[in-house]
Amino acid sequence: MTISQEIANLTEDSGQDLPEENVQIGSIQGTVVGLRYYTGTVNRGEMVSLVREPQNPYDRNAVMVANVYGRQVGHIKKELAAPMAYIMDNNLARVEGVVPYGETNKFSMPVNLTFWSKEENRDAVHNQMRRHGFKLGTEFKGSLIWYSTKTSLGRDLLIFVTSYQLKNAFDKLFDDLMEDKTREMEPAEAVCTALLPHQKQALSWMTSRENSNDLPPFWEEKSGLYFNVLTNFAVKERPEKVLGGILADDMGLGKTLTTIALIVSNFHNGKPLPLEQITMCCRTLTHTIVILFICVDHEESCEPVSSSHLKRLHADGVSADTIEEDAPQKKGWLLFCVLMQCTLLFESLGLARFFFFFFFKEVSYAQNTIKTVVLKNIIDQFEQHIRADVTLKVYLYYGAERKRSVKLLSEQDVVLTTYNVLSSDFGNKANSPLHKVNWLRVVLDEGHVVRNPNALQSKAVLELQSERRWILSGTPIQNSLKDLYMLMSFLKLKPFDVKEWWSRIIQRPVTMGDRVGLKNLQVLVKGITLRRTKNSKVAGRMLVQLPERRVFVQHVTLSEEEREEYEQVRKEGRKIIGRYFEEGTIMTNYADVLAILVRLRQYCCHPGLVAKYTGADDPGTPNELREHLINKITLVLNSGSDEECAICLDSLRQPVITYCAHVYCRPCICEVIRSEKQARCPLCRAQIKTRELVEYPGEEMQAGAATGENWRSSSKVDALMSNLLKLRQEDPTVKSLVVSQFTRFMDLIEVPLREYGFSFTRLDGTMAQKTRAKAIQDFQDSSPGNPTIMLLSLKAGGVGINLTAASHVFMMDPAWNPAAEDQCVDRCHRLGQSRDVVITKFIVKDSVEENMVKIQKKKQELVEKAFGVKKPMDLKQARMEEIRALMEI
DNA sequence: ACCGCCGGGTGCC
DNA sequence: ACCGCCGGGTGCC
Repeated sequence: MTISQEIANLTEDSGQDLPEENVQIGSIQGTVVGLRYYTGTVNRGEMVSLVREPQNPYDRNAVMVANVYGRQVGHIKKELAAPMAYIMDNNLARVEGVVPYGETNKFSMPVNLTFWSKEENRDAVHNQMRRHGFKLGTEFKGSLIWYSTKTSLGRDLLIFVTSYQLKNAFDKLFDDLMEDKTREMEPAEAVCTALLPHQKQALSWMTSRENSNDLPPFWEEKSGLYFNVLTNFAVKERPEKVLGGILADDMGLGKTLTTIALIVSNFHNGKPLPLEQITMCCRTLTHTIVILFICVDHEESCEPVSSSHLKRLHADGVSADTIEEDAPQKKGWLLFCVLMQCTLLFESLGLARFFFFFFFKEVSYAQNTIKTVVLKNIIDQFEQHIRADVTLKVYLYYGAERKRSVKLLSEQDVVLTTYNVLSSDFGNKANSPLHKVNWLRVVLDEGHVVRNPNALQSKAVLELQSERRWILSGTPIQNSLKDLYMLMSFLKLKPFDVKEWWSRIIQRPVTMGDRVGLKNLQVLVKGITLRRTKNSKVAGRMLVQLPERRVFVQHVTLSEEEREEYEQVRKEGRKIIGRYFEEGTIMTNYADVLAILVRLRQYCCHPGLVAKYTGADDPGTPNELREHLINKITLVLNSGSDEECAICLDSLRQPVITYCAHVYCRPCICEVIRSEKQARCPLCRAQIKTRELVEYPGEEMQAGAATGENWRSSSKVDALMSNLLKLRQEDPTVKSLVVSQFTRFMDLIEVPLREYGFSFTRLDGTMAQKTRAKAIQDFQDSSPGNPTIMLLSLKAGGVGINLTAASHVFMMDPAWNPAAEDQCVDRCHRLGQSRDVVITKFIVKDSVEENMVKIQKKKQELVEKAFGVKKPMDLKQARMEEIRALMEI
């Protein structure tokens, strides 16, 4: 059982609803009567659906016949309807109809009826029919081959092709169908980020899909009728436009950026969204133009956490009995975060035996916090990519205090919310403002998470009124072809938005290995999807082609003197922490623990980094204790250490300190407080209040690491210098980034750099915007005399910083968060980098640093375990993977 | 429906 | 004439 299957089993209906598990148990020709009373028409070879009509006043056995568009065609003749009604009502079989000929008849027409059911129902069905004088035969191969009357008698269509054949067939098709998706489009001026070529292509494609007046995919106009080339259906009415589609680019290709560009670039009539300039231009809105952006967990963690994950964690020694089943997702996350935090603390102290020593009785807080973090990320993206002098009205429809005003929502340019909020509003019938607005555009971020059509959130999504609809997803098919059905349903791509037709035309043929079915699926997906992977090629060139990235770990041995000092600090630290354990106050003394850790890490880098240790003074009054701890944690943060927020597990943003001396991102902890009646600290369960949160004052320049005459080197600095000197000797043009979390360490490194005549520059969080830009510019300039080394603080600057001039990165000290290190490397290993990038990580042997590396790995494993990133594949799964690979989705 | 069925008109050849 | 036959009216469930 894979995790995704477990989830699927939890949520999906079974048995009767899976037609692919049914077999054809017989068929018979019947008659559709009463044609002249209804408007529904059919074509030769077209499928019809049979619907029981128990309320019919003339015959409670009535079986109504409808065409693909749901228009009634007629009824099944009453004699036949009688046994059929019994079979249908008792779920003995599904009956499907195809009209083989006589499509122009005025009064009645034949219909080939095919009965599908489980083998065990075969006799019951046959007997029931026989009792009414009907004999089921096998003369029709059934609706599987509805699509061509010419071949409907042939048997050769039931060919089960091998996956190899499938792939070949697909590749061929793919070439034929490759439409031009390479046209580029410039975004509106309000977008300040330069789009990459493939993003401009996506923008162009999305824009054309929104503005096009063309018929929806697969429709053609033929002599006054609208003809669906995919299905052979024809209708008189022009089919409804499908404005939108699926943007299924791989992770990291910038789906969000492209969508933001689309939002501002394609408003009405292909014109950009009129944005408020600083100079105030009047915004005239002709109709509701709000865009709903629905987002869920971050891309990497798209698998919801199910109760099975909790069980896994349980196996690691954690009691999960307090976790209610109804919200396993949220609680799983939370549990996960807390565990992570504990792991880090204990393991880094070599106290692994205390691993999960304690656990919180109550983990029901902060249920929604993680969502906030994701939403916050998206808002950040808007801020990052939209020019600062234009105002986009973005409303975060989230949290208990969200304003449920249709008017307010209608006035926004963008409304962000989560699937949870949407469905909880939708559940409270008649009071869902999101469902009362006519949106211009609805975008489902990570749209594949909405995949079970029976789930409330799916229904809520489907009920949204919108002109244009988009699905963003790196993996639109998560688990089964059915996932796609939900997406078609959302896009209102007729007739696939109705389960029966989706099943009969696509789902069943494909699962049975029918190649025409597969072809149709391909055409269908291709027509509405833009999908590129990192390996996709544009005009023969890789979409994103990056040079190699190699990581080396260089172990550093401390000198005897350094080792002595280190051991002494470690012993002291263990003593103090050991006492906290005995007292059971480890979490209340969190700040102290952190401070000890930071000191150890600093010793690994350079003894001169370490601030004078004040010792674990006996606390006086509780207030004094708090003050003491707050000072301590401020010290930790001031050192530049990359601490994590225990709620979002990411690097701290706008850090605040609680009275109980725990540090969180302000938005994260505020959300916790908001969502709880009696807010408690996630780490120690002390009561917390918003007004008691203490702002972290921000990085201050620390007085004097000894950079003057007292300067001495350290083993790590020596290791760095020998690397740099060797590099310079080999190739003087090579540029390097020297990265540390401790800004004062950077001060210290400056000394030998100067001494050896290196030209260097520096970038850290304390620098003014202007100075930073200058530093980057100088460094990027390759002309002689410009710096070849940049001292970079791990968290300096936004994601956008471009340091491609560097091809070597020296990570001076490990971070808690591997992602932070990766992001840092990304600043030079990105588009524009021409050389291979070599990353050297210095790790001090037998030290807290080695433990941190272990933790990084463990954390990765835990993440994988919890989110099922690496899951074993069984056969069904493998089949799914195959299809997914074939479809390139 | 160029059918079937119903029910009124009609009634030797 | 309590039938047969004719031909008009009519027609899903």
